[in-house]
Amino acid sequence: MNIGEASGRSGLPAKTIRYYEDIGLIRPDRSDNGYRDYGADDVHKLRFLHRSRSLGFSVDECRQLLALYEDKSRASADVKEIASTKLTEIDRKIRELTELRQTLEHLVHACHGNERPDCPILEELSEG
Amino acid sequence: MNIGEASGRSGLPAKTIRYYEDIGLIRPDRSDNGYRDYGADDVHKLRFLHRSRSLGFSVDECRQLLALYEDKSRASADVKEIASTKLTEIDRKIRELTELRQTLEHLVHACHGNERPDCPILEELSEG
DNA sequence: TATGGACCTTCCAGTCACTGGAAGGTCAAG
DNA sequence: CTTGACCTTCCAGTGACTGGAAGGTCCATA
Repeated sequence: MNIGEASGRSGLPAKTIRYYEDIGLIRPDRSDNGYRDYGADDVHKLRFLHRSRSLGFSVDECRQLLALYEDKSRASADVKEIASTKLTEIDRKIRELTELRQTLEHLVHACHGNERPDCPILEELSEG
Repeated sequence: MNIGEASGRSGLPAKTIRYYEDIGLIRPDRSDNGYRDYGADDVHKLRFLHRSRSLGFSVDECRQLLALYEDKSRASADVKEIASTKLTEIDRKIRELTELRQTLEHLVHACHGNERPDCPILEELSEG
């Protein structure tokens, strides 16, 4: 199938699929006319990539996961380690965002939000 | 003062300070030898930028906040609106990350993490 | 006075993961 | 035979820096 259909079936934009080829994540066949020609297994990989990217894995982590996915003798522990590391990162991000949220909410509540120029948000930003 | 001291006092790397000048956020004087020359007010602005960036505002939002900060006749409502919008965005990010965390934690718990190749994480990634 | 090292300058390139757009080739329908 | 949808490659831009090369300046010490 052409890239348009592969895009439709995988949920990834055609541009992104070409980019994934550029960086060596997939290698589709070519038809006689030069068009990329995707098989069911390619679409499978693209869906795998789509899903793992949307779960917050970097492209490089996706590359590792894909390699493990294709390695029939992999140990599940290898996969679990990547996922666990990512989980820790996500936890840290959530913590950071939550702190940030509290600070910002405090500031927003402290500000009258009226026509007068005195603004605790700016004061805090300039001193904090 | 030279950029090194401005960096030390503001907490921003010298490289970043030069970059902020490139994109027009600050305009320090120049000494006779061509070195950038920062005054107390410059450092003040740099600290303002540092703080607002670390609170999750984009550089462009920082530009707006800085303009409001310097406009003595601003309305605090203008500032509050920017901050409130940012708060909403942060809430959305936290929600998304939390969902992602749940999915990933589920997967990590489902995986035995042993020497055998069967791995629920990969299965989910390939089908989900 | 020389020299070493810390500091400063500019400019170019790279990061990450795409995304947009131009210029042009291919294919199927009307 | 033309139209329009699709495909190709290549180049450039995004955001917010960061790294590094090549070279100028300043100050303390030998």
